[in-house]
Amino acid sequence: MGRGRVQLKRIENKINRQVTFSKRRAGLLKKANEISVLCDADVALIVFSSRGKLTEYANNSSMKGVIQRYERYSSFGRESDRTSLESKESCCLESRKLQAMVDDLHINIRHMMGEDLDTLSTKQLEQREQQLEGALQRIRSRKTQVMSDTIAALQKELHFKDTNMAHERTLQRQSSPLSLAIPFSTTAPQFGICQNREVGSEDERRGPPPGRTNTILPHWMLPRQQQQ
Amino acid sequence: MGRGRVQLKRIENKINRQVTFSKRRAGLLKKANEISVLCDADVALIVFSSRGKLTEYANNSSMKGVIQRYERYSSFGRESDRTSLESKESCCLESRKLQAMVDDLHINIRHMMGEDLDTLSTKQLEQREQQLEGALQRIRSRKTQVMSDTIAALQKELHFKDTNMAHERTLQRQSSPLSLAIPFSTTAPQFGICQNREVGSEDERRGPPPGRTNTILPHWMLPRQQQQ
DNA sequence: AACTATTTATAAGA
DNA sequence: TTCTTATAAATAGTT
Repeated sequence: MGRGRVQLKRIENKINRQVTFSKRRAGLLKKANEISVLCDADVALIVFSSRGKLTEYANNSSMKGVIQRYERYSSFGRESDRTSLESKESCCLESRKLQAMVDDLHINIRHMMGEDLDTLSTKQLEQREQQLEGALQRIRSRKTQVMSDTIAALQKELHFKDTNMAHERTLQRQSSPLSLAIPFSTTAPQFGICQNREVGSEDERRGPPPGRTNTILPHWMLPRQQQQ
Repeated sequence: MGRGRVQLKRIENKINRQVTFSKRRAGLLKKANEISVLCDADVALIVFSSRGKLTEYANNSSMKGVIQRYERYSSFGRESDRTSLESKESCCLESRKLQAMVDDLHINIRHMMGEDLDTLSTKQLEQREQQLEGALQRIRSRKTQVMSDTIAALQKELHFKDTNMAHERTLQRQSSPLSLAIPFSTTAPQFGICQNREVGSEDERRGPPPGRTNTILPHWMLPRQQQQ
């Protein structure tokens, strides 16, 4: 990006190299910051110049935090013990990674719940605030949607029943002894438990609410304790 | 670089965010490599996607090496103990449990973020709403607290400095040749978060703190699923 | 995953 | 260094 193509090899001219380094370092930092903001990524960047000067970048989480997270995830020890990585061992590593993940998730959830806020900076608090505002907005919007659907479904069912009863009455009046009313099995959509289920047969769109996606956090999600 | 300018803020559309992340990550890695080759720099880059997937880059010296060098330079106390190795037998079972746990946490966080709401009932939505309202309240309260504290601390420091300077002036006026200014150690509470820091002594003070930081989203909104 | 219209980054020059 | 400018690269939006 500049006047002339650049070959991917060390710049021999020392001055040039230094200048290019400064410029590119600035660009690199900018881009690191951009990806972290735009894509919600956690980024840490360490640059030592050829003269040994250190520049670092880390978004929200401090450099220390990212490095620790990195160390837990990458399950170092690859160099130290290359003693027959059996299935058991890799499971162990897997476990550690997962445990790290679970820990991070716990922390995240607690922060999102507005708890354990002691360690957060003003900026981080602000970010959480905005995050929650967005979430709240989406949830309210969805709630309105679901309730509207429910209302529509109820009205439809009501109307159906009316028609049906009228029909029944007509049949009875016409001396037909066996009343073959259409059996109405559909229970009215239960407000609060199940969402809109269409009465008619045609468009059944969603399955029943999964019992697994529980309403509020399961007991084990909140506290530090693990269930065995 | 693309059709239309891009604002430095979290990309709300998750598909877009994911795509942009992939593209930019590639770009960032490329640039990290380029600067290390062209300018003979030592670079380490750690990127966690919002889903928690780790990508790393380190030139010749391994990541471990760069991190160690970094730690020597910045000298932050390292107490990372890699102890507590569990017994290997139960690890596989443990892994599966943990994976389930992680999955549940993912779902919960996504719900809490106001995403993937399709399967939730009105009641569940209502509960989430209340949950978020509470969280928001606590976070706002804490934010106010932190900001108040910061203000108080700053005022205190300012006052101290004033006193100190006044004292100095008095001493000087009194012809006392040695001015024993009180060394000031009180650091004001850090408002922002870790940003670029330069440790070396030479040139280059460039690298303005990126104006915005990222909106920390729970890192891993989706279980499974990786993009290449 | 490819394709472009554009925006950015930056190599050179001043 | 810093600014300017011509050009190479990166990439946002689209297909």
